[in-house]
Amino acid sequence: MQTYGIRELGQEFGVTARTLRFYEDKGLIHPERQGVTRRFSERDKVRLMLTLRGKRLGFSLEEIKEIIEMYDPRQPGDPAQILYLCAKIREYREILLNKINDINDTLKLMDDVEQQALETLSAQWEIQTANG
Amino acid sequence: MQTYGIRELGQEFGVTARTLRFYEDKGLIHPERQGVTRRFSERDKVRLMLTLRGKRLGFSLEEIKEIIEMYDPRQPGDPAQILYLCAKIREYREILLNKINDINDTLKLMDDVEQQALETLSAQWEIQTANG
DNA sequence: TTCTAAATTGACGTTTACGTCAATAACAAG
DNA sequence: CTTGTTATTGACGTAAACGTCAATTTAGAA
Repeated sequence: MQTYGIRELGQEFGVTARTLRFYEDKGLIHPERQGVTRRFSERDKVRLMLTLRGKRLGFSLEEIKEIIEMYDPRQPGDPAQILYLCAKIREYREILLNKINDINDTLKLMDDVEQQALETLSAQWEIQTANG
Repeated sequence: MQTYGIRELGQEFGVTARTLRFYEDKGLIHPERQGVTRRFSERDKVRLMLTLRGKRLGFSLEEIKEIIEMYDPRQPGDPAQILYLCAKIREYREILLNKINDINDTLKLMDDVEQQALETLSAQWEIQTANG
């Protein structure tokens, strides 16, 4: 089974070894040990990817841990647990949909600003060419 | 012209007075002064709204300042400035579109997990009703 | 005018998310 | 066997984004 060294994995994702140790400490990844040395599996790779994605979306590491553990298919079949999971999913889904709305509003504003800027620019162009 | 006190504005947006002073310090809002006391205008209200939106999207206050100042219509008509503005807009637009992709991927994963969870749940339901 | 509620400026504290040493161990190559 | 690379833990440092407390002012209401 393919495993990765700490630098190796770090470089692939653009993070330092320190960061990976920190993430392990926070329970985001669970590398195995060869003696004292960490060995990162494919599973850690996925969890790291999910972690970085979560960061890009502005979630804290604690939130990210909660999210990642939702994906983890070692949940007890306990119906109460499953219902709790579904509630969590609904919760985060709403947050994510709100983020999409925020993004769309931001994009729209930027479009307007760009439009305005380009009009200003083309107006100045006309002045230039008329005077030139 | 309508203005707001620091607590007043804070309560409306769910932030403390300290936060508003901090945001002023960082140049995100520019309240006027009545003597030594801050008076927040409609413009500050908008900038605060944009700031909090930026935070929800995971931007730093510094990035948010840059974004807000793009919206600000007191840019010099200087063509070079305008082109720089447009470049910035393209830059942030790409970041925002990437965020949307990240969100959609996350949503899809959550949908899958929820689906799986509900199937597990309904399977257990059948066992229950069969044995009951 | 007196009292109270709200505002001000420091200044230090805190949490999150790592960075940056230092000292040490394991291991491979020359 | 020395040298160099990569790993480890531990501990302290840091930047961002505020919280919190103290000591004062100030603004309104009675």
